[in-house]
Amino acid sequence: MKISKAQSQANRARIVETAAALFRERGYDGVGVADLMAAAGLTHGGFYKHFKSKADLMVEAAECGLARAANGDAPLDPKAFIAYYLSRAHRDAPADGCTMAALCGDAARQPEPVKAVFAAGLERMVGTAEGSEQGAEKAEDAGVRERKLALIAQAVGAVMLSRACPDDSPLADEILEVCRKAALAQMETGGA
Amino acid sequence: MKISKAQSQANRARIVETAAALFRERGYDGVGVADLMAAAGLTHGGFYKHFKSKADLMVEAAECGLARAANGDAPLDPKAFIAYYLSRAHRDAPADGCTMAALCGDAARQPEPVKAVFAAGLERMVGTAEGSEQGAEKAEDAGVRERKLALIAQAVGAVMLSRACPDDSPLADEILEVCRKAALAQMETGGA
DNA sequence: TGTACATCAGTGAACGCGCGTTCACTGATGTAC
DNA sequence: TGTACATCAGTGAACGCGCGTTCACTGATGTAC
Repeated sequence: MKISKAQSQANRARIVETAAALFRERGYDGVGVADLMAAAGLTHGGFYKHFKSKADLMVEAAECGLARAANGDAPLDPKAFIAYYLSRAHRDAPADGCTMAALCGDAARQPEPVKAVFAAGLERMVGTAEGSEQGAEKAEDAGVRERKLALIAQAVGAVMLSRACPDDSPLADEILEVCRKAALAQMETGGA
Repeated sequence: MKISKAQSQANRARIVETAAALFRERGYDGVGVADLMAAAGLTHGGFYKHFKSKADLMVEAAECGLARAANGDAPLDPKAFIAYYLSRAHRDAPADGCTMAALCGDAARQPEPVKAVFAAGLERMVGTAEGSEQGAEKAEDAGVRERKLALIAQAVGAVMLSRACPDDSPLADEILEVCRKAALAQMETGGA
């Protein structure tokens, strides 16, 4: 049963999005092609009409996952972002959360194309004001960039450590709280 | 060919240590029982004379890996520890490095016993001066504990993000440098 | 606007492979006498 | 101290299973006339 071109494109997009969410939840090795296609409402055989291999899909899913910001979509202000990112809600729902925090451990052992996507995604997260290229603000921008990188490392580390603790562990919550406090305090003094 | 009791115990210990290093390098799913036993100089069949299952070994290997500090063994001073932890040498040799940074992404998807070992390992890393229980220093200790937790989150996050970048990525080195600088600067003001 | 046909997204059985695990067997160890 | 024997760590073939991938087939789509 052939499907309309539009339907096929929609299916492909759904496969990539479903994969991105499942990978965030269970890791690259934790999701099989059959699992994934079933979750997208299809059968496994059709997978190879859209992708050369699972490895290829992983690259596309990483792009898809890192394209959307770690929050839903809405560009929150920095403080609200921190409050969300270092929340229990975010920690407990990796499928809907930040791809960097969910998969950077796995990414380290993936082939170069996947790692390249992660590096590009991280660069986008830093979002160093590309608009202001006047040179006058360069020195200042460098400081902002450094602060943002350090903040991201801390936030990603905190979420990952918190997720590595048992479900009811007080330490898991403590890490988030401490880092949320530190990040907000640092933003007071350091500026956005 | 039966082996002496001492030899058998030595073999068991070697399996656990080899597993800890291989898991750090390739992740839990990246190391098979046969791989592991071969790396330890044995054949795969004997594995089950020592362990009930691979999952059981994972718990023991995590204990083994998190027992030794992230550095070799020597208790370096805090600054030297940061300099090592956030170095390219550490990033590029996960097998010899910190188990927390190498496997906390995997640990998040493992059964509770593994996660419990990671939480205990993290608690040990914080190493909040358990000796001083006089109550007078309690308030001060709380501040130290918070600073240490935040520092660990940042260091673990930095190493993981750096490892997720392609091999020659300037960003990978930048993350380490920025976080090393930030950590040392914070230690100046915050105290140990 | 209708008809005939090539296309190709999706299906589901089948493939080879590597995994975790089991098992009958071996033979030096360590014990009982 | 010697001899006889049970133990059990280690071996390597074999197991079932799930994985990524392939393939012959289907039938609505979209095109050519």
